[in-house]
Amino acid sequence: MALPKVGSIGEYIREQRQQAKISLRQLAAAAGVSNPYLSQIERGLRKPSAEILNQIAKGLRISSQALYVQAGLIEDREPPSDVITAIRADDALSERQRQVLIDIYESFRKEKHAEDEQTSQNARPRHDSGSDDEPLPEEFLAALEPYAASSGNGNVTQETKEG
Amino acid sequence: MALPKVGSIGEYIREQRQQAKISLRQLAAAAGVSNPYLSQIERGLRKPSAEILNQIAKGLRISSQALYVQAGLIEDREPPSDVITAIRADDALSERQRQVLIDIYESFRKEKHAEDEQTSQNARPRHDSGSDDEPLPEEFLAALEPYAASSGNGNVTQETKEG
DNA sequence: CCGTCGCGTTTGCAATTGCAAGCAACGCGC
DNA sequence: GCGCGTTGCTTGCAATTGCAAACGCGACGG
Repeated sequence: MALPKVGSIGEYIREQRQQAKISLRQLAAAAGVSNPYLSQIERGLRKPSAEILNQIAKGLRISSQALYVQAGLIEDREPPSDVITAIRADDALSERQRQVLIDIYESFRKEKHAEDEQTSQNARPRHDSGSDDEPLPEEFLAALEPYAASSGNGNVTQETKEG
Repeated sequence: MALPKVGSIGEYIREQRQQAKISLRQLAAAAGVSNPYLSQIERGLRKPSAEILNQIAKGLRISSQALYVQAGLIEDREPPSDVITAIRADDALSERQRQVLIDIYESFRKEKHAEDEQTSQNARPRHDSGSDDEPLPEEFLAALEPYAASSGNGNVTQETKEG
């Protein structure tokens, strides 16, 4: 029992922290926890309590729910997908862009729903790319072309090395 | 520190348990925790960890989120004002899909920013339903319905769904 | 009346969380 | 080379979680 299976949560936190480009101590301070403890949490040596988890989420400026999901603590099918709401509320987007994003999002959901019924939860936060602000690959833009005009169904999956 | 304000969470659990007409021990067994501990939790003498909280939620057959909200661990009105945050929080997407969506979103923002750099109206409309007339097809509106309603209401809807 | 069952509660105790203090390693200026 | 600040990690230690065992209470049956 000394080794909790909360590895993924720690990895996720570290990932988010590094993505935010803040040091361990900075996040620890922002979250109101001690630096060593955060270190241990990130490496899966400690199983943070709900309170700590919440603080970290706040410090990371990410959704608490995302963290709980990662921790496997919220698993119910209650879809927290306010993605659409967020998209609609974002006035940094044009109408067209909004529709496209929503359309893509919908298609993704269908895709995933249809595709995977077995891989319920793949803990693979292996950030192979995106750690930094990498410029958007053109493949994505290319994939967007069909969407920019019509809101059909269509597949945006860029060719990746997925099996 | 010694006296957490978790009174509400305990009360809430007890409420739900009694509403479900099950004994403390039954819920304890269903949740996989000990009876005395559950007793202490219900009376606010103990501050259950996220795991325990989750187990109890499962045992009660209620939403884990409702419990976290009661525990003050999730802000009920967690504003998904950020599209990226919402995407990250969406469990219905795969990691890859998330990354793609985020990238697309980023590209959109850059696009728009480049296009009308001067007409940058940085307003923060609270997404007031009504004024915003979006010519979205009904299919989108239909898809939006369940989400459009979920907007900051500090009320914990205790779903009285029969088991 | 007495034993038994279930209810929620209280009492010690092992295991764990979470932290203050201190450590080695890296980079920077002199 | 030597200080200085930063990064992350390791080490003891107090406080807390979470539990097994045991308690008082009320109800049912012999």
